Amino acid sequence: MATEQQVMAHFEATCRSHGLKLTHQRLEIYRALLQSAEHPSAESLHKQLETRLPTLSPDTVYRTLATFEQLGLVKRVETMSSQARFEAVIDQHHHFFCDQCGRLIDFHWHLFDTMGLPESLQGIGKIRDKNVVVHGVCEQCLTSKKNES
Amino acid sequence: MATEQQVMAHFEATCRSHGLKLTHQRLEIYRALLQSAEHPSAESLHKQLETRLPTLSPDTVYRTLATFEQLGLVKRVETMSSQARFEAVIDQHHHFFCDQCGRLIDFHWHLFDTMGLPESLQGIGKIRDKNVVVHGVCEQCLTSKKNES
DNA sequence: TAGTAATTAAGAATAAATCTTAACTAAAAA
DNA sequence: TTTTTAGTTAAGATTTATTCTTAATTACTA
Ligand SMILES: [Mn+2]
Ligand SMILES: [Mn+2]
Ligand SMILES: [Zn+2]
Ligand SMILES: [Zn+2]
Repeated sequence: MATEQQVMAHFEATCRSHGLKLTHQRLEIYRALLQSAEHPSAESLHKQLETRLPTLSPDTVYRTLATFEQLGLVKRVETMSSQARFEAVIDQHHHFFCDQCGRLIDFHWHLFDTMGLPESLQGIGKIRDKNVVVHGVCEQCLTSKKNES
Repeated sequence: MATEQQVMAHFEATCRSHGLKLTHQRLEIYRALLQSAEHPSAESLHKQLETRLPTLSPDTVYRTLATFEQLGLVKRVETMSSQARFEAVIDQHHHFFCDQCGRLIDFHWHLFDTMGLPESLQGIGKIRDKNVVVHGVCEQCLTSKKNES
């Protein structure tokens, strides 16, 4: 398990090796994403960082996330919500998506990760990775629903 | 395996039981989605149907798809593309997504479907369904790349 | 067939994301 | 350190996907 210092060092190395400058904005955006478990949208990241970087523009957040995505530092999580949501790439994991509140929760599934793919995928193309998305209603939504009665 | 007539009968019954009128537009949109394997966007569905229904508005396509989604007749496929993509709900299956051209290809995986979920999901909430998304480059994109050299 | 409530088309409005441009800044060069 | 310069930024305009508003039309009911 990598320490935050190691992850930040890898981040810096990746930026430098691609000729990207280590701007304050890039560092803060990446750090915020690293420390968040919420898979934030560009907008919510911007809102969060606004206090520390009062001049930060939404455009910079969008652009920076797209750059990080290309470098493989950040992943865009696929949801059917209109806003894209992001996470720092750390390890192989999967997502539980709450259809009620939109909360995204990570989970691990080693058995799945090490399992082979089905025959039905033969000849379909070159496979990069496989992920599970579980849909449902999260514990918090279930609890708050109960309390309404 | 249901015939198209049976599927259309179920569609009509579902609409009626929810007090929805069987408009020409609804029938055509549903039929087009049933017959397509491409997981079309609202826009491409509209383009396709425009010849048969020259006055069909994009809004009607969007609205109708949203209605069908609520009835469980149609599913929104989660991709990270900006446009939402849809499919008629027929059977349990999974998706291969080509990161190059955006093509979505269905595949079946019975072993996965019948497999239990990992412990790591315990207490996370109420689970509705689980799906696999495989990313990669489709056969056609691989072939056309080869031919470029 | 007439009545009526639901549905539609058209175009305006909104929301998310991207583009343009001029000013700025970090890192390399001197 | 200072200069240079390529890369980055903010601000606001623009684009793209989707949703809303409203008046007209349509499908079902009796
Ligand atoms: Mn995650
Ligand atoms: Mn499908
Ligand atoms: Zn929830
Ligand atoms: Zn492809």
